[in-house]
Amino acid sequence: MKLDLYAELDWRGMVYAGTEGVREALAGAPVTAYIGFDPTASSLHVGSLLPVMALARLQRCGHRPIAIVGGGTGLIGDPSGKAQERTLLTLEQVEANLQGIRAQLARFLDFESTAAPARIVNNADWLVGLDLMVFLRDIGKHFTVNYMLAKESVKRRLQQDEGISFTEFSYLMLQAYDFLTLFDRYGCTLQLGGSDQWGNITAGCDLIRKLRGVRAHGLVMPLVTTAAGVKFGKTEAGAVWLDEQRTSPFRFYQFWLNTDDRDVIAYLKYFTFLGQDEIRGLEEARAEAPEKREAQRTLAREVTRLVHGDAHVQRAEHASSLLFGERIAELPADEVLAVFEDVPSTEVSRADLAGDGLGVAELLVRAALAKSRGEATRLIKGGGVYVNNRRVADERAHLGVDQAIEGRLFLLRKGARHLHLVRVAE
RNA sequence: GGGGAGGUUGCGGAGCGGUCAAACGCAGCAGACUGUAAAUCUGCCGCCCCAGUGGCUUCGGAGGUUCGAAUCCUCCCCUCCCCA
Repeated sequence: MKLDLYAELDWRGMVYAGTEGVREALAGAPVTAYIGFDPTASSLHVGSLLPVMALARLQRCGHRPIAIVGGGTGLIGDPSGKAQERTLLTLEQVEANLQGIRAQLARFLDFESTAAPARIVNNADWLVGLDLMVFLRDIGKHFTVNYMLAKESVKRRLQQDEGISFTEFSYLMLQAYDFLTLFDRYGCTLQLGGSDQWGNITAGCDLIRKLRGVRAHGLVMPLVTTAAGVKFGKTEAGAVWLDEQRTSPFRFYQFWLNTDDRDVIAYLKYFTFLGQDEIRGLEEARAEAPEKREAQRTLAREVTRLVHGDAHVQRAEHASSLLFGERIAELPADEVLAVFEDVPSTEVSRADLAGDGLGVAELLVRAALAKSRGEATRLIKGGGVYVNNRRVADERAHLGVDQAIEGRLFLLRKGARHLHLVRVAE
């Protein structure tokens, strides 16, 4: 049986606004819908996870999802939500990034399904060869400058000193043209996006109505917020990526585990496929025993599984359970290595550890846990450094081979959750 | 082409001849309290070391004036706004 997509998105809090009649449109025959993804990096980050999940849910409800990677528009830059003019990408960069994103989307979308296969398209296919005269005549004619100036994204930029370039100003028309093209090629009648995309999306709906006489729809999702007021998906190390080369599965898992109590239920709805009953159960668990953080654990497990798979979940959970115990020094080195496989590591030579040994401060710098020796020293003085889970009391402490786990390994930790493995090379 | 504003340590933003490694806010890091949460409080937040009323390199770039320059002068580079 087919699930009602609108209802599904609605109870999950994923509907911020929609054009009139979207709900009815989704209740009828399967529709083809699309979302655009930013090609500025070769990996998606958790900030893109909400739209990704929207496409996945869409497909599960029997509709046809299209992910459009903005190879063409990526050359331009969307002014929405951006205070400053963006740097432009080259065609080659965009192409490389596109390949990475394509692979990640494949974890969420079924491209093989015969009933409702997902699709990935690159709008560079139709935008790059676009003839300016033809575009201005056929498309530009349907936009008044007044209409474009009235768009929020443009208005904001006009009020600022730097202004907005004609290039970015044109973005709206291009995105509308994308929608029109997808309508023509695949019968796509719905566009989803973040709430900042509203103006661009409705422009596309208007264009399709004018040129094809068909009513297309738009549905936008809320901005993911954090209760603490920090930008979602950012940590001290920068963005949290889906690519395990950029953000290890262990850190990825930890990112979700550290979710604020006030956000965790909303995130479970956004980012997992758990149903209403399960989530309600977790909500009660959180209310009764917040210190157990069962909701956070579930969230971390589910999202990590979706992105990295079961094996990584188990490793991350095991590593997390060992994170704070002093027993770690008693474990076999091989086990520690296996558990913390994802953690960044550095090698030191036996010679470094000979004699007086290697200074902990020096090691912190080599492991990039501190930027300078001065900073490392301050950290140790402040009690923020641990070797094999024991706090280092003396900022001049040195390590010798005899203190390494089985003579092969140190686990260096800064604060609660910055881990680094130090391997002793033969 | 003309006129104006401006480039300061991640960001914002003070400073306008010594007391400036440079106020303040934000962000960040660590500690305490906790539940790997929040809030709060404390410390740190250019680099080096033998850690000190220590050394070194910074305020778009290059020169210069001066005992002394982020602060004054000259030239150059860059950004933004307005007019043409």
